[in-house]
Amino acid sequence: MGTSVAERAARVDPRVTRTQKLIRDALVSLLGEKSFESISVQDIADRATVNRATFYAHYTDKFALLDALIREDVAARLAEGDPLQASDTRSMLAIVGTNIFAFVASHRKCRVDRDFEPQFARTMEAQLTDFLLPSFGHCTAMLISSALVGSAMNWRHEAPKSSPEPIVANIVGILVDGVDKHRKAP
Amino acid sequence: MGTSVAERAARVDPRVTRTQKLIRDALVSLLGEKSFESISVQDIADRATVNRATFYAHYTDKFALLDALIREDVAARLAEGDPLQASDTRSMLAIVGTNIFAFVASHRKCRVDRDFEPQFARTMEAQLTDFLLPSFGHCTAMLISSALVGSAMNWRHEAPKSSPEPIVANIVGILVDGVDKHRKAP
DNA sequence: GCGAAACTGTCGCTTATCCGACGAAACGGA
DNA sequence: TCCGTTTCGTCGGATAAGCGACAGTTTCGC
Repeated sequence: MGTSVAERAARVDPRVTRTQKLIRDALVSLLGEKSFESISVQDIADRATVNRATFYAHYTDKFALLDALIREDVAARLAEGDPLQASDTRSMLAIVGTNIFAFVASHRKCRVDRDFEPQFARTMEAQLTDFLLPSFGHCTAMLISSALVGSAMNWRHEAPKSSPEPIVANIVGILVDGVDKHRKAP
Repeated sequence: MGTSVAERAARVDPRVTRTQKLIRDALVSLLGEKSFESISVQDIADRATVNRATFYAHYTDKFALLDALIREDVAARLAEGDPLQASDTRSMLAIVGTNIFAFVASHRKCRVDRDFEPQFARTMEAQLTDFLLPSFGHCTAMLISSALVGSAMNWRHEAPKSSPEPIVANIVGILVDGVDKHRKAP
């Protein structure tokens, strides 16, 4: 029996898979050397051994590429430790928070950059919100995402060498118990 | 001004370069896991993320691929240390011999194999002979190649963990001084 | 300011790769 | 031996990638 129409449509040309991987790896490689701002599409195409026109066949510009890159990487990282299977909310958020901080830490080498950092944070936050939607309402998921990503980005700038555990534990505590329990004594 | 006919002919399509590298890397990778004999063209194509038909567009069969692979690798290795610039024959052959033994050592992980070993030795010897042709007559170059490759392959099987230096020095001594000086006392 | 150089998107045409299929050959177990 | 399976080498048609060129924009040294 031959392949069905659905199967034929679902399967992607291996050339496409390979080219996209080459382009993504190229950007990752370049981000280890230069700031995102200073990287041109030509740079990426050269590093990927791919024609510049081919780049545009896959991504509208370098920002779209960065977006896809971060989105996939953070999604993969979020799945680690099976946080959605955690017994209670506190341990689930602890795992998620640890993953976010670990993800941020793994991009420490990326130059601070006018374009990079905002997109990095925004995309990470959006992905985290999506990830939390099965467990929380939309508003709650956004709040949690903002809190975690915000503190992670702050940690990246302020004290990236300090241990993330106490910060994560603190944030999770506030989120779970409510701000009232964490209010300063009068 | 546009590119000349010669330039146009000389420059190869980047896809060709990339595909050939993928295929070669795939074989190297597979040789670290299986014997050459047990590796099919399909295996190589899969590992290289390349279609099987594409493989045949570049190499007539897996033996031709292995041949090209060894030829290039050994040629690169032979150039190390600039042996052709050495002041005297003895030091030149010492460098060449060391390179050959190092090359053999770097392929220790390759499984012993009915097909692999003979081709490995033959191709290595042919390349070495070519390499020596500017410095020696054809017959002499072949003799040196046979001696070095033969002892290297023997070393590979007998005592691959022992140091190659004394063996190389010994072979070179015999080649340079002549067998007479190395004849056993009556 | 000004001109050179680099970058950006986009286009039509060429070419290498992908795919499915084919018969032939090699191999191995019943 | 015979038959099922795998591999081989090759083919024609479909498609993604390469190429050079183009006008428009930004960048940067003078």
